[in-house]
Amino acid sequence: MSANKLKLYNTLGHKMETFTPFNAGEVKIYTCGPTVYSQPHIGNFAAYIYWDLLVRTLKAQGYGVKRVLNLTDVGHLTSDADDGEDKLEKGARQTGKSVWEVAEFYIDKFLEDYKALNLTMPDILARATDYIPEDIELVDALTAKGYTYETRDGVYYDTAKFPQYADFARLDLDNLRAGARVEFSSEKHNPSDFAVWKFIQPDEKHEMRWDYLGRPGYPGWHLECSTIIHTELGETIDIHTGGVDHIPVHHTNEIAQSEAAFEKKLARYWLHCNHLTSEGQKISKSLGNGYTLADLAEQGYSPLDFKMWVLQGHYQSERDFSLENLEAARVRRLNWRNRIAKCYQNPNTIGGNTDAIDEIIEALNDNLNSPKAFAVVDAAPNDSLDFWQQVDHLFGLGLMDDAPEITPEAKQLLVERQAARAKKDFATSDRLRDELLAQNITVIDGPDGQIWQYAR
RNA sequence: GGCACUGUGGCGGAGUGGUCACGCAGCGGUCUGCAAAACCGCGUACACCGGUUCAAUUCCGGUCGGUGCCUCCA
Repeated sequence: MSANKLKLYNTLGHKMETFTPFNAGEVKIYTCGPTVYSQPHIGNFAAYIYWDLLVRTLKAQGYGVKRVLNLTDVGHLTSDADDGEDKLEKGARQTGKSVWEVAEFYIDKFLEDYKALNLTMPDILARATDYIPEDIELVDALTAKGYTYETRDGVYYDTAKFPQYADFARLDLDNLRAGARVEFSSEKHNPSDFAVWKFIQPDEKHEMRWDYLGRPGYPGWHLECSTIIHTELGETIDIHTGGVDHIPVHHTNEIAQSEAAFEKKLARYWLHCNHLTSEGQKISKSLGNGYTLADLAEQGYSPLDFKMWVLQGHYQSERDFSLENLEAARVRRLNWRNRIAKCYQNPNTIGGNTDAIDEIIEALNDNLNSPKAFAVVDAAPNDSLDFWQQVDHLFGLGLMDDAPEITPEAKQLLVERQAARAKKDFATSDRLRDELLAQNITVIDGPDGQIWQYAR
């Protein structure tokens, strides 16, 4: 295997680096997961598709992977101001369910889509609410080291006490202060300070609550990731992934919390994927303009068609989603499946086509260049089932999901059609062709007789 | 205002200092009883203006445009 050849763009340092795991044999990965208060849209899943590719690429080189994905089932505020409504609480109010039920419902929804996309399951799915005692320990540790201060509404992290705070995102803290949107109401010492623990005010409705410092409250917005990483993966993980939006605030704060408390580097490689726009517009939960996988299904596209579209682009580039582009991806994937269908019909296609596989892995090793890898697949000579099995293993596109071949009934129809054509009984052969089409099979007549292909 | 990213043929989308991406769509042809298929062939893309160079889409500078983040979001 081609170990130590993988190159990744590391946000930490803003440059391409050759990847080496801290402990050979086990790559520790943490992925920031969804807040489970609404139906996730295609933009959310694009990220998990890219990180799935990362995991598959690592495994293809023989690395063991230990991966944690968190599920944020503690509501975050809708805004930074004191009057923001908790998102989970809002979801509960709108549906008449408890916040716990809302979280449960959307976790199921998320996992359903996650599986439909053929995404590798993480080793640990960590629910934020399962780590409250550890959250409290972390806040205590920060307080003991003098990193926090208390205000009327919570315990805050004093970012001025962590001199490297601005480094990761190359923040310009002075201009952050001078910017247009710094209407911070609170008793915060610095605009960039953030809550590690929030107090619930007596008149405040908040179902999820835990006692700390003698009052009801709940963990701050960034705490869970630091806590879960430390609990499940230990100090200094190999790869931390997330969307670009996380760089300036969430990941910056995670680093500040973890590195201050544990005095160890949090993660060695930070990977960030870019965002999707949808038909020219930013997708945002607030704007509610994202397609869901169910929306795409209504238009006749499978989740894997969407995955195909995502992997046709590079994780770091901005992509604009449209149904027109999705159609191109759908057809490309159909063509791949039909190359497999041909393999089923030609017993001579055996062997692994190892040169092409090596080239594909080489492309993936180049910072997960899946578009380039796809071009190799398109151009690969000597199709074989072995080859396609390996391709499918690398991308998880469900290429081999169709029935291994076709049903005996369909085969029988093909035989009958062959016979009808031999007798020049074209009325019968055309009728049989229509019957096969109803079973998603297109029949094509060539010089060597007929072959079948998937119609869709 | 600050930070980061970005501008490639009809639509997407890689890549490179000097012959090829690739996919979808389109056009022509072959084959065919017919056919949505298959096969063969076809496009003188690299925002603009300078500079470096024998040579720039690729390097440097500037101009113009687009996007994201700075407020929960992948």
